[in-house]
Amino acid sequence: MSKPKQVTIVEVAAAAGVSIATVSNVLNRGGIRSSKETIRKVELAAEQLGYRRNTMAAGLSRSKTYEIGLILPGLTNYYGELAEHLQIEAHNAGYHLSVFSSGGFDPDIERRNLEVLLQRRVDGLICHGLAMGFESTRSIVNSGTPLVLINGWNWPEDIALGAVNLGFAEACKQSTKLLVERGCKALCYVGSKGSKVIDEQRRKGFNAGIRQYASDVIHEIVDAKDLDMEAFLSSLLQRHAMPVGMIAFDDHVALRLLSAANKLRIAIPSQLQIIGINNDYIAKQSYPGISSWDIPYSYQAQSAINKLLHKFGNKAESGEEREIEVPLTFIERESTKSYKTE
Amino acid sequence: MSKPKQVTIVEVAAAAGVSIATVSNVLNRGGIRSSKETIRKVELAAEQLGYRRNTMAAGLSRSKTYEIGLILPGLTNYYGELAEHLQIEAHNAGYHLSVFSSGGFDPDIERRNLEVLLQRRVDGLICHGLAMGFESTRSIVNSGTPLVLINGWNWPEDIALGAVNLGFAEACKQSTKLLVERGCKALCYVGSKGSKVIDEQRRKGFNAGIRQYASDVIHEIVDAKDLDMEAFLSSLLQRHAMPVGMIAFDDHVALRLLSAANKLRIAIPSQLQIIGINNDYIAKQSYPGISSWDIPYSYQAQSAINKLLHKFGNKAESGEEREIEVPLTFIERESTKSYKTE
DNA sequence: CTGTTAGCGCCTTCAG
DNA sequence: CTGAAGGCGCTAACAG
Repeated sequence: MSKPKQVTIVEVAAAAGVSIATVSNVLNRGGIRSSKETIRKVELAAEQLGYRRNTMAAGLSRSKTYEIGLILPGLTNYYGELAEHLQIEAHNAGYHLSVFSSGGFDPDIERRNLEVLLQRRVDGLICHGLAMGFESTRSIVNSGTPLVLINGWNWPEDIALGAVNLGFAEACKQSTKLLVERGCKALCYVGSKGSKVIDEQRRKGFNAGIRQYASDVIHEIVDAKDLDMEAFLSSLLQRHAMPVGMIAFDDHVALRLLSAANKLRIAIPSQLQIIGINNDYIAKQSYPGISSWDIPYSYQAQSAINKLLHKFGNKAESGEEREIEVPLTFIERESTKSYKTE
Repeated sequence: MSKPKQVTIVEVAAAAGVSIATVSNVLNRGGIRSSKETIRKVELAAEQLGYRRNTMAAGLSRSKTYEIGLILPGLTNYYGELAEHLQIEAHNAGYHLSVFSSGGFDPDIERRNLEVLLQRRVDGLICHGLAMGFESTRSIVNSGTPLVLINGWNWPEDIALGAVNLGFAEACKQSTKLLVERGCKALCYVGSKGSKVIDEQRRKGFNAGIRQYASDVIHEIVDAKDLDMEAFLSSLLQRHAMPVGMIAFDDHVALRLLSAANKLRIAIPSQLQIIGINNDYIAKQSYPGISSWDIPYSYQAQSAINKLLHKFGNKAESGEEREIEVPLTFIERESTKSYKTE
């Protein structure tokens, strides 16, 4: 119950009556070039002594850690889900994923996290839409550690290997189209400026959609932060012809809108229609259900990990495009579609 | 942009014109016992060469990693939040937190994760209500790595240093009392058997509450999994006198109940009252708001980390009780209280 | 104050 | 097929 010495290959070697080289070979290379008999002896000894390979020593020795660093703005909701998938993919590829949260989009914490990861000599990095600037990032990562971005648009090639981006812009664009088709007379995007780039993409898509599908429709853009949903909604419905279509930054914002609407007895979807993003648990379980864009987590995670593996030279697979655009899929629910029953 | 050699203290030493020992001393011990001048020279050289300490080498050398392993059933919602707080606390104490998800309560993945962490020679472990049995855990952790549990009740002393547990039982017990006081004529706990121990604690508290505060009140226990909320609710309200009080496993389950109730036009709280647990974003933002029990994340995280630090002999602080019970605080909202306005 | 010298535990040629 | 030996980068006595 104390933590003195763990057993090492030296002891295993002694117990098995072979050299440490042989032990190393048997235990970490499937015993290629070792007799059946030797293998058995070594494995037995290792088992009995409770040998456990020391990752640090191994890593130091071969200067390869089989560790991938991940930096996210947080660990809840979307981020947590993504982290889980990345972890699974990393594991399947024989890598360990070290997860870090920067507590929001704080450049300082980000830098600190990066530093720690690099000190650990991770083989690669996956970061979510870094808040740090190009220069700042470059000066830190130029050490040669491959970096793949998640939701990072237009990063210079000398900094990042590439990026795997969710098609937020396209989703928002299609959302405007859809809302117009559903008869909306006015459109509104409720964003979240605090989320930097990913909010930017949504705005971009929203604006593009307006231009292409609803140039004559009244529209506006507001920020969810500190927004009094009830006051906002009632004012909105007074000012515009109904139904009004809203695109929310994510399902959380959508829920706030929905709740305010319910409270004000605003009819959904006849007076107000809402589309969220993420297809969270919330979207499915709220009443009425919120139409939302589903995220292909596994695919996104795989793409990111594969980009890294490709660079490592392990798996084949082509690394083709630098920026991979991952499309979201629309899940329609009652917030935009008349109830089936009733 | 390749990943050949990183600069080492040897090179820094050469550049600064001192020995590697001095470099090591300056760079990793605040330069105690080194002249101002030497310190400056070394720091300068290190800076210019872009030196970055190799964690593995350092860890290997002093057989201390300053790394703490964390194993959770997942990374979303409560778990993600907890992970973030633990990470912050760990960092403040100078430790790195390695987060792992076992994808639910899967004993096999858990074991694998534990194994990886031990191979990394983490200084300590924090695990959430392990799904593995005592024996299984003991055989893996007996290596001497201190283990602290989160929501782990009655674990043998020779396996775990202690535990930091949320007061789910008490919360559920108090919930029954409260619902009775609010006039509920029947009570129901909607649990989630898949969540093992934490569901168990809730049941225990619910039953205790029934015995003590509502022995004469009709009550039942059901499982949220695969439950048709609408059918269940309407049947429930037909069978029992209203209002019926419900205690949900967590706010997610509470939201499902609430949505079903809204759909069936069941009046809240006059016909149905709901209490959730976790005080998620959902509870605050749904309509009507869901009364819920708030979790003191920071406190919980601090307690867990402190237990470990205490064992490490770093910080003073007393390690007094083995099992710390962290009380939840009730946040009342409209799901149990008549609306203020209207 | 600063330099020398052993390791830490494992991997990896290179001989036998 | 197996053993011997030299690192990997850093730390920690122990001398100067």
